[in-house]
Amino acid sequence: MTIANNVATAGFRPVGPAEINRLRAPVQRLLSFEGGQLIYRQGEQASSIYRVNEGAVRVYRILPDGRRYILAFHCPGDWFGLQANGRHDDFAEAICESNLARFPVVDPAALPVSLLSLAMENLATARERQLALVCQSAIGRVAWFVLDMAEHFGGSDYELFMSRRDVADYLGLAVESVARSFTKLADLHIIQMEGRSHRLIRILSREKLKALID
Amino acid sequence: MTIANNVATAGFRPVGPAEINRLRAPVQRLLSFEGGQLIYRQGEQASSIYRVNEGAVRVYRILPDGRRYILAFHCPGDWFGLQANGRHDDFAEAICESNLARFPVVDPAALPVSLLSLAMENLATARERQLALVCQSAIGRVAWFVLDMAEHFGGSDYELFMSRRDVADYLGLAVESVARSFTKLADLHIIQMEGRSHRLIRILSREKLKALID
DNA sequence: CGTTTATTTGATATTGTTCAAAGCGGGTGG
DNA sequence: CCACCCGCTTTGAACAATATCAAATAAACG
Repeated sequence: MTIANNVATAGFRPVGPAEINRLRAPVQRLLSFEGGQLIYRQGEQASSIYRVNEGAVRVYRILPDGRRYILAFHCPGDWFGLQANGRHDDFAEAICESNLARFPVVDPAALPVSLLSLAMENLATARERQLALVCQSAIGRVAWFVLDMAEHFGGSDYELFMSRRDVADYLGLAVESVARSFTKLADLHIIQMEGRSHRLIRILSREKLKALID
Repeated sequence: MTIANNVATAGFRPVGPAEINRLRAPVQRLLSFEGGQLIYRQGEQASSIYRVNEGAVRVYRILPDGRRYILAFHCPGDWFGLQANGRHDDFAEAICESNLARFPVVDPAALPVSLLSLAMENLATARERQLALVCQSAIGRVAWFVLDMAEHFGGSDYELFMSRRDVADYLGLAVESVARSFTKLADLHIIQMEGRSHRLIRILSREKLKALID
């Protein structure tokens, strides 16, 4: 049994019959956003967490010099918006038309997820990313990104919902370096690119991709 | 009230009088380590969390190509070792002679810290670091590091307990680049370096340091 | 006093950024 | 239906930054 499971079961108090109705009550609120629309902004009160039902979301910060840094992309099924200090320290924005469910966290026991396992998953992915970004060359980062997105979509054949600029701001590279790396991967017959803005990706060799991510 | 506090109070079940004794029982175990000694290794069962009482700890991974990447340094008061999946995916090692307290997590309610706030703190620091590392030049990273350590020690005048190589593996730079950046900071009269291996750091201008971190 | 280890410095090669401009598609309006 | 425009991506060339390799310096230790 994992630590997260322990807490999820042992940490929450037993539910009395009187509470059942409250727990069944619709605590979540369904929301729709257009592409580019802001979901929350830095400094706002953070009293809810969100689950992506449809679409995609980017979470980012704006650095003092104006550069944007993308902390995470979120696809259907993902949760985001959990904040330690009661205030968001980042922005969240719909990338394309998206449907979300918002859950207030005033009563964590009523949430359909364990906040602890959520925080720990986030931590684990943040660390994976650190490794990928800090220790890798440009082409290594892009290779990591292509594989990471493949895991997200569960296939070797998918459409990127974000622009090259988004990818660049996510990987800490210049747009041109991202484009060059994609082109190189294609030249090496490791991936194929097609369609609108070359956003249809087909992985030809997972092994070669992994080999690039020492 | 922050989200973390909500959960810490609302998430854990009320403590009956019968449980008081068990909660007071010495669940922690005191441990001593010499400098360089391994605390746990990747793949080991992760059934405890640790608090640093004295000394310092580095948590790291070994990449397939043999490089080492340091995920975090921990000083007295810090907690580490919390793992999502029940197995450590990293190594922990005492940097110098260190005393730790180990707490089994089988019963999270008996721990003196909330696992959730722990996980969320870790997440927040991991993100800060991502920003610092991905978006910064070499000297910016070192400036960030110098400030970060100052916060840890609560002063402008402290001794680094780790080698330049440790710093390099932490910041994702070559040792030489780290040394050059330190030298540059000293040449610019932003810091002073003294003593054994130039590990005594005195910050002369916090403002100039911050200015280097865009 | 030699030996070892950590840090620093120098010269060179590699890598990524920057600036500029060229393709490429998709829409739009005539 | 076609010409044009616009956003995004890609390519090229010059430049800047960092890694790498090699060696010098310095401090610590027996």
